[in-house]
Amino acid sequence: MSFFTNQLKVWFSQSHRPLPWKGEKDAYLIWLSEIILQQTRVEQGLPYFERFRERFPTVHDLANAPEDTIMKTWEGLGYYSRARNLHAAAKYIVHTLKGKFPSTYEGIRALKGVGPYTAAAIASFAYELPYAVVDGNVFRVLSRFWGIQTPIDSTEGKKQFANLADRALQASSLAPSQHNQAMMDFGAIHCKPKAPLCSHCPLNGQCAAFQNKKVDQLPVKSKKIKKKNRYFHYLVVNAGPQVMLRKRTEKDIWRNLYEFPVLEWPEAKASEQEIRRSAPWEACIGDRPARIEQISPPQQQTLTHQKIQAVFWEIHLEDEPPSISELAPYILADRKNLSNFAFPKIIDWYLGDNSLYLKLV
DNA sequence: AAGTCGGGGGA
DNA sequence: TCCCCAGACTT
Repeated sequence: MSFFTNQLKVWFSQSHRPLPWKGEKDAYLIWLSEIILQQTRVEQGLPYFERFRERFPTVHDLANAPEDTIMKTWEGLGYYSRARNLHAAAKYIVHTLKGKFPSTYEGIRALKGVGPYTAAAIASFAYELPYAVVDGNVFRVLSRFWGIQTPIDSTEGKKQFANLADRALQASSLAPSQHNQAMMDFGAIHCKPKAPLCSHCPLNGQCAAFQNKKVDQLPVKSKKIKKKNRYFHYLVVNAGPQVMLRKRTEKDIWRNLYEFPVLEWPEAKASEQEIRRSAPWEACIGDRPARIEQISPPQQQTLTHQKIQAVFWEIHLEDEPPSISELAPYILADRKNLSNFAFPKIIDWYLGDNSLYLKLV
């Protein structure tokens, strides 16, 4: 264990990557960065971190903001439950904890959206508490160096790697924050998933995977994911300067984001008749005279567990639109205000590609 | 224990 | 295409 920690320390002293939250001691900002970086590459999350820090400098700013504003700031980053949980936790900190960020592992772990990894990261970075982080990088480094083939996504594996990570932290002469940073930086920069830099690795002398030529086989993951196909037919209902929208409130993808009235259909192909007879058409248009035109081709978006194909139908009402009250849960939004709504990527693609922001009827 | 939740980047 | 990314929550 001491060979591992000592070599890691040497490597870290000359190779760590500079990031804006390194050395940060404001627990709020550390928490913010860790939530943003869950399952997200540093390069992808960085601009979001800067944006959030600017718009919400303190936990009070975040707690007091409308959720739609937070969702809009999060737009495009994915895994939107992180944003919802971030808001809920901010309100909890302000209203229940009187604005004081929790300073124990258990207290931090109790925040919505904070699991074992994030709690350990905040506890060590903000308070130098001795909790070892175990993220994707750490799984990889540990499984390779010790040649552990237990699947990292199994209950047994999580326990085993957590124990190993704790022992490494105990053995390290670095402070908890520095040791944790070193483990993750080493995994990200040197012990990479593909094409790791084994030939000049300071750990290769005792790395089980390297000695046995099994670097490319570790770590082991057991679960496989199946993707479902889904077909969305979006009704882009234009009523003068306004367009119809809805908020996705159901328990499904993109919860609390906005989209056009949608018909989910068994296939990407649908006739104009089928669109005109659909439930969203009935709710948004009814018997009113309307022109309809399909935008081609269908747009694709791949999520973790499903592949979405979206067809956009542009619809123009000849007369007055339905009143707001009979339209609920749909809403009418001015086109010039569309930039205030948070949309899934596929809707954003349509808005950008078709310049709906700029179209003036 | 298994399923669900985004989006982007690299090979 | 497939895999992975400073994972967590729900069922």
